[in-house]
Amino acid sequence: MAATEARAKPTLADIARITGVSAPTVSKVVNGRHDVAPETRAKVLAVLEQTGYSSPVQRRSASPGPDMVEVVFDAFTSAYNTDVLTGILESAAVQGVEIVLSVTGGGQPGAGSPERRAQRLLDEGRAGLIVVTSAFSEPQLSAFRRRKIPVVVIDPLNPPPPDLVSVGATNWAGGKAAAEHLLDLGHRRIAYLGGPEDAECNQARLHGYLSALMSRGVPVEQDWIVHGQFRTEHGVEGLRELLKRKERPTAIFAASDSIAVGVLREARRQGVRVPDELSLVGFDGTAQAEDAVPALTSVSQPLQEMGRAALRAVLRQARGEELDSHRVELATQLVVRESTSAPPTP
Amino acid sequence: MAATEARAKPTLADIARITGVSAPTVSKVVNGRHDVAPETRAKVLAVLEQTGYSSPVQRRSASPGPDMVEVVFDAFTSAYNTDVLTGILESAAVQGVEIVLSVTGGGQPGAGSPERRAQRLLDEGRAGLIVVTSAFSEPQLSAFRRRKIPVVVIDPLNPPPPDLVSVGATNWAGGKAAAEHLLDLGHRRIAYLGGPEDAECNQARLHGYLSALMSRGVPVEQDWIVHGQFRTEHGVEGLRELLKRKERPTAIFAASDSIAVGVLREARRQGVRVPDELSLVGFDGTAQAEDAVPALTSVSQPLQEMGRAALRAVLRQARGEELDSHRVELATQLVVRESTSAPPTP
DNA sequence: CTGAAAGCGCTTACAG
DNA sequence: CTGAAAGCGCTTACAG
Repeated sequence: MAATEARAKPTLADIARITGVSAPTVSKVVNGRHDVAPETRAKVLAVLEQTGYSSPVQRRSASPGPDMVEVVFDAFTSAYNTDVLTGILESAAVQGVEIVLSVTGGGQPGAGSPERRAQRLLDEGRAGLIVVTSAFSEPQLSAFRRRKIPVVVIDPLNPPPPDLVSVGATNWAGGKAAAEHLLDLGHRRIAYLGGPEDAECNQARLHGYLSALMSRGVPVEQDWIVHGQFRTEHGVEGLRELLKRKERPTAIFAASDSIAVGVLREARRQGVRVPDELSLVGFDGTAQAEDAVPALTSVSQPLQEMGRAALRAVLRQARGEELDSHRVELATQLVVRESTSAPPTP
Repeated sequence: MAATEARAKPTLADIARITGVSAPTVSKVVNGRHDVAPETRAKVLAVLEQTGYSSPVQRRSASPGPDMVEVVFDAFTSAYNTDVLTGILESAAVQGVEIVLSVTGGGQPGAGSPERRAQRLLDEGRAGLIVVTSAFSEPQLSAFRRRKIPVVVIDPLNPPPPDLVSVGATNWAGGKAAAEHLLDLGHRRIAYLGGPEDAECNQARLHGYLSALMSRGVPVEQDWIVHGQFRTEHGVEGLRELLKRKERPTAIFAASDSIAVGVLREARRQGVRVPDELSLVGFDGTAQAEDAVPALTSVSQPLQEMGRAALRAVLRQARGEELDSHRVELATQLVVRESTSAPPTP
């Protein structure tokens, strides 16, 4: 009982008493001076660790205000990012958490080496980090891990280590649903206009599509699988590519709405009628899908909910609570609009 | 000479000596206790001010890291906001400034009274504030002013006090250009589907439109001027309204692309062909205008540049530099696409 | 209201 | 390397 009585934050003098050394010695250890015997240092450090002592300097940099979570985007301008961020902001307002935004532009977040960047986040009192559709390096992640800065990724662009906490949607099921919808309409020549080849979410969508084709006994044509970026330009160029194939597909499954919008744009330019001559399914279910002409059939992801889930997972970790799972996967849903119909009868 | 010799930061004891009171008394003033005579308090405050003393608490909250600027949106999800924010983030990355995001949802930023909200920003070391298409109250602004927190507004939704620093576009000229384009095509029955009636930018666009009509001797029809929010739904409802008028307009100038997209959506539903039966001009020049079908003729604003300019203006003020002007106005440009043509010949 | 005194948490300078 | 002593910047409790 007596041992757990005094729960006030420990002072330097407390540490000295517990360790059995003088206050000045503890002070030296805390401030990283070198004139301390290794064993003494070790003993003091152990007690420091165990009591959770923090020095005035540490207390100063430990954010006095509300929690701050940093959200890192690869590039910012997209309907997808806007939706995810909206969810994060909504949840942040409720939780009294502040959101700091940064954009990597394809590089690493922040300046300097991974260690320095991570230290910067720690110094500035970030409670954690949400990384959205970005690539990141293993050294970067381990720098965060070493400092116990919680990180949650949403649809990373490179394969994440298995122990990393991530939030996503049922991409495999979504890809399968998209392809099955096209198969149900009678299509047999279905192209896949994908995202970055390495990206987990792209792989899952691709394999959902492959699975649907295979289970219906429809042969897979490697020529009709094209990877690229989640961008409108990739849709434009992708359609151009596909129209050059000796056998043209009658339907395209695009791995994002932005890609699909590019396909629509190029189809209009080339006079290819959607859906009469070409059916098209997108992925994401952003406002882009609804506003497109013809309105896009698309696999809708709960992007705002994904943002909220990511923030929850970061805060849970920051508070030292257990996570139910290292991977949160929210349901996708196929929304049929005007861009899909039966294939033309030749 | 001797007077300016010791430039070390003043201690509480220094303040006490200079003011001629005891250290405890200064301590009380610094910590906002009430048991101090008003005159004593005033004397101490004067010296505090003049020496630039900062208490441990202040020193703790005076951000040790990079500058942070808070960006406040009314509501977040829109192509307009995405573009403005992209500009701000770009500039922030270059300047080494961090961006904290908050959304008011139509209310005031932060929690509590204006004074408490402003104090929160100060405590958390914000270098300044950018307020984007939000409404704000005079008490709120004066709370910022009193604490010398620089504020820059972009297209506020209520009339801003004249001394507030603001960034915008040449809305009047843009409105005039839009109306003149329609007049040049031969339209005489031109409706204005506006934004919030009070908003400065809406007023300027409206009066640019009015000016163009008047200078061509085209009578202004009050029935054809409808205000509302900068939202797609307003475009949908606005077109429904306008189609009920005994005399229908042959052209609509929508005060934002989002409104114009709503008009397009409703026109398609009602079978009104754009531009054959109805010409349409939008405002903003976001990706929405380009992706619409038909592609929208729109008055383009340099939204990213506006974001960059706003951040520059905040940082200038934060550094105590002089601003060239309290109002930065960037050029708009009419971009003609597919949604405008000559009126139908009856 | 004011301030002398005591005290807190920490650091520094230095004798051993 | 260690720690007793002095000291710094500040706050608290309380006598007047």
